[in-house]
Amino acid sequence: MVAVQPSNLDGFKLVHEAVSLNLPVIVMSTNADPILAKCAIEDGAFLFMQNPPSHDELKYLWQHLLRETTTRKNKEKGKSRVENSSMNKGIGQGSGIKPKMCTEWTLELHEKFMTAVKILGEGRCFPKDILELMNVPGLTRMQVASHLQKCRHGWQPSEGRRQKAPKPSNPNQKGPKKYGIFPRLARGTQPQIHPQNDQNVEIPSNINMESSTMMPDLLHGSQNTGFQGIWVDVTCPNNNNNNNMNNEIFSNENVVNKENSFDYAAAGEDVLIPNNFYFNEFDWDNVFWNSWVSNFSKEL
DNA sequence: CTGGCAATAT
DNA sequence: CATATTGCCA
Repeated sequence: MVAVQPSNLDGFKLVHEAVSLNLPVIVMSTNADPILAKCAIEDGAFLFMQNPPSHDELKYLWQHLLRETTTRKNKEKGKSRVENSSMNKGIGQGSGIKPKMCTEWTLELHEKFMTAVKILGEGRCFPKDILELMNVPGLTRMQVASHLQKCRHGWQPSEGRRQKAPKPSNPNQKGPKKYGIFPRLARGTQPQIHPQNDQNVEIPSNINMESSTMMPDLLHGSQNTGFQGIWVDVTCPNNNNNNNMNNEIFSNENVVNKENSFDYAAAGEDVLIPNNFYFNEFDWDNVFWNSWVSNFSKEL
């Protein structure tokens, strides 16, 4: 139930929110303005009523809600799965049919997901952070977590990743977990440097600070990822075609392999080097850094 | 409050 | 079937 002030239409923001969450919304206002009522209904509200409602109105309201819920459920059942193009907006009209709140993990969406996961790195790709990096309006943490869980089933454990915990000999004891723990690092760990390639980590001094025209989407899309790192635009003079430079950016997990590496460290592409990443076996001599390098942070 | 996972629900 | 939710634990 949302009380809307005619003088201040902020209440409608809440209405939108609630409607998009597939909630039956009742809009109330002190004056029974028909125009306001029309707006409310058109916005997907279930009912508009004057505030305060009478005792009887309140008393029987549940009947309408029950009816509404049941009809909705029936409609959903009868309908073949509503396909959500990319996100479900939940804009039911009229009778209040809303598509089922079910995200379709399109290739596109999954790509975003994977990009975020790769950036965060194995072992520190928390649903909340993934969600922020993905920057998909309407997507929830739970959905990301669910998808993450699903994906992890398919992710082959690298060598030594999962320990096979033996079942507790005594069922009454807690014992170790049945399953291994997905590698995770504590939040806020300091940027780490590749132990073997310390000297290689320095950013070359011949950096052209001109601004790039190819700001990555991740930077475009979200201004408050809280992500700290360096964006660079990399070109490799010895490499005209767009294949990678035989160099990989790795996370600082001790498990370092191709699967965990970034594959878009290609010529001319923007690359994010988070502070907690390091280069491994990067051939700096053959890399020419141009465009810009910019530290950025939450405030940017 | 958040995350991981299995089990279960939708 | 693909996702979402729940329950339990950390």
